Formats: sequence, C-alpha cells, structure tokens
Amino acid sequence: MKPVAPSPDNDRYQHQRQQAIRSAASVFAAKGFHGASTKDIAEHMGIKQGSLYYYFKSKEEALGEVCRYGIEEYVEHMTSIAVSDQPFESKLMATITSHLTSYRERNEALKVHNDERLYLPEEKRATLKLLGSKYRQQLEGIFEEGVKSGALRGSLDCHFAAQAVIGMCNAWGDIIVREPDLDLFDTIQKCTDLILNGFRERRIVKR
Amino acid sequence: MKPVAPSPDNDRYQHQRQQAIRSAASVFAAKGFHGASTKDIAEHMGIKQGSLYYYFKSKEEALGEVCRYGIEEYVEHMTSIAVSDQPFESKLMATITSHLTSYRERNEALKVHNDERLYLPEEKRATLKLLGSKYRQQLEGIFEEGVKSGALRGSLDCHFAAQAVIGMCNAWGDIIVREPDLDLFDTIQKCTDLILNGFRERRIVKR
DNA sequence: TAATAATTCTATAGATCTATAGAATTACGG
DNA sequence: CCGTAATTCTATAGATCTATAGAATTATTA
Repeated sequence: MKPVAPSPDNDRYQHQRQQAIRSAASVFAAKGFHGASTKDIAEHMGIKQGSLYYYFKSKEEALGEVCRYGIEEYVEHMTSIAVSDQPFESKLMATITSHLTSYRERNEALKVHNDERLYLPEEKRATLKLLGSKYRQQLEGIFEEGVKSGALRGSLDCHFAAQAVIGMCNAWGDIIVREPDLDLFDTIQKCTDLILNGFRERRIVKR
Repeated sequence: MKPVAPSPDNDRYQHQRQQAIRSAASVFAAKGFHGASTKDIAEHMGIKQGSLYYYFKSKEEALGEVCRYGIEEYVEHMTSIAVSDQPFESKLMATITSHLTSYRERNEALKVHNDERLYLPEEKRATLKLLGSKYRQQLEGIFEEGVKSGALRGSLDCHFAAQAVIGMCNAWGDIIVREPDLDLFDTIQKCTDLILNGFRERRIVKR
C-alpha cells in the first residue's frame, strides 16, 4: 500500500523526487502546464503515470516545486553577485551573463517559473513573489550603487531599470532557447552596452 | 443540419465569427490555449459549446485565427509608422507607444500570439512567422535610417536592436497588464530614453 | 404567410486525463 | 536468507473535453 504521508526521508527518495522535478520542468517547459500530462512527465523519467503520485500529491504540486526550484537557484546566484566585491559594471554584466547562461544551459525550471506560475493557486504564487521581489530588489540595489558611485545618472529610476533588465533578459532567454546557434557572449555584451550606453551616437568632444 | 462548408458569406456570420475570435482571444489570454475549453469560449460569447463549431472547425483553428488577427493588426500599425515622414526618434517612440498602448488597451490577441502560437502546427506557425519577420524588419529599417542620419552609432547591430526593442516591449506589456496603475506614458518615455541613451552618466564637457 | 436557409441547441460518442487503491516487485537490515 | 519497508506497477473510477449529428429555433425571402 501507498504510505499515507509518502515522504520517506532517505537519499533515494530525495534523489528520485529531484529527478521527478527535473522531468516535470522539462515537460512543462516544452508543452506548458495544461498541455503536459502526468503521463508525459512519468515517461520522461522512465516510470508509469500512476507512480508519479508517490512523489507528488498532485500535478499542481509538481508545478509548484518546479517553479520554486527554478527561482530559488536563481536568487541564490543573484545574491552572490550582489554581495560580491566588484565594481558596478562588472556586477551588471555578471547579472546578464548569469541570466542568459542559465537559459542556454539547462534551466527549464526558470522558464516554467516565468511562463506558468500564474496557474498556481494564489497562496503559492505569493511565496514565489517574495523570492522574485528579492531578486529584483537586489538588482535595484546594484543600480543604486551605480548611481552613488557616479557611474550612472543621478536621475535614474532604479526600479524601472531593474524591471527593464529582467524583462530584456527574459526576452533574450526565449530567443536563445529557440536559436541554439546564437552567439551568447556577443549577445551579453550587446545587452550590457545597450543598458549602459544606449544606441545613440556619442559626439566626440574636445576638452 | 449543419452545412458541409459552414461559411455563409453574409454580414451576420462574419460579425459573429469576429465575436468568436474576440472571445477566444480573451479566454486564451487568461487561461492559455490548453487551459481554456471550448465551453469557456462559448460561454464568454453567450452561446453553447457545440455552437462554437459553426464558426470554427476546431479549437486549434480558433487559436490560429486569434494569432493572425493579433499580429496582422499589429503589423499594419507598424507599417504606417515605418512609412511615415517623421524623424528617427519620433518613429522609435511611436513604435514603443503603439506596442505598449496595444497591450494596455485591448489587444489580448497580441498576447495570445506571443505566448501561445507555438502550439499551432508547423504550417500555420510558418505563416505567422512571415508576418512577425515583416514587423521586425520594418523596425530594423527604422534603426538603419537612424544610423544613416547619424542619430545612431555606425557600429549598431540593427538586427540586435530590433529584437531587443521588441523583447523589451513585450516584457513591459506583461507588466502593464498585471499592474493597471502603472503610468503608461512615463514608461514609454523611460523605455525610449533607455534605448537611446542608456543609464550611464554622461559627462558634461566644455567645448 | 409559406417555404427555405441560417443559426443555435441538445445529446452524446469517444478520447483523454487526474488521482487513488491495492497488488507486485525491489531494496534493505538483521 | 527472511521479514519488513520502500518503490513501482496495473487497473480503474470519475471527471473532464473535443467534435459531431440531428433536432429545434430563428431569420429571410418570395
């Protein structure tokens, strides 16, 4: 019989559950939450549909875990950049690099978090929102530093800046996933340059 | 009995079909293609589930129509900006304004095009891709003008620029939909300013 | 108004899909 | 190697959901 509370506290269970989360991430990323079936997820990890419920009590719980996993890992990385001892411009580039690399490399969970979290119940969404806000606030903090150090204009709206950068990174993330040949480093540099300098011609002035 | 080819060529049919497309857009935008049922769409337009098939031969056809409607209207607007006789900076701002206003005002179809078109069969996606490319190329053209006129740097990668702007607008579009209180005009100005000038402090130089 | 055409409805076949129960199998501690 | 616990499987109830057929209703036209 299936245990009432099927959460054995051993390594194997934890490891398999992690696999299940990864499979769910992969399938949700490809087909969307409602377009993916529990059968798809189970097949992806090589077990039968019913067995999946040994690891999740519902499909929705699986989505919740994927989203949490995606954003948590991500916030961690952001934190390590924020607290590091680099000048502003390095931090900005590190942020963009982290974000885009994450998309290219593996992080299907982040994509799922961005695209599918709205299908979670209010309560879980609130938890995720906290994590997302933390991320944005750290980026805001980086911009504030930049303003203080004089690298950025004093008039800068740091809240706007952070949202714009996150939005742009997510947009490029989608493109990066669709076009595997795109030069990642080139894109990172151009994004950083855009954010710092914009596209306008800079007049060369004699001093 | 239901006609074999149910496409009566009269005004009423066309009008109701348009209503159906709008309802589908609204429901797909809220719940996603797979999360929305034909019952939802039918209820939204005040008819019964089965009756919807008088206007679409499948749910997928409805999605196709919504996407086409969303992007077509959009490309038209972009075209009118592109061929107009304004200086580069006005065209850029008009583009951003058009894009963001469209999100705020009504254009659920555009959101559906952006988020759900990947669930269409390859063939229909290809048609839409042409329209999307047309849109992007027109924006690229505007940037090329800007370079030629000396307003933008000669080193600018116009393809990158166009994708970055579209991506940023879509990202802000999502935010705008979620946060109805956001000041649209302020956001438009800040986006334009970001794209032109970036965030970096501009040194004041004596000449 | 009568006849025809267009539109909508009801009912349902058939194909999912989620979640659960209990049996079968596998791993593990002694 | 035996007994217990953990894991996976099979089978299925019950709830969808899409698409179709044909009846009922409404509009149109002569």
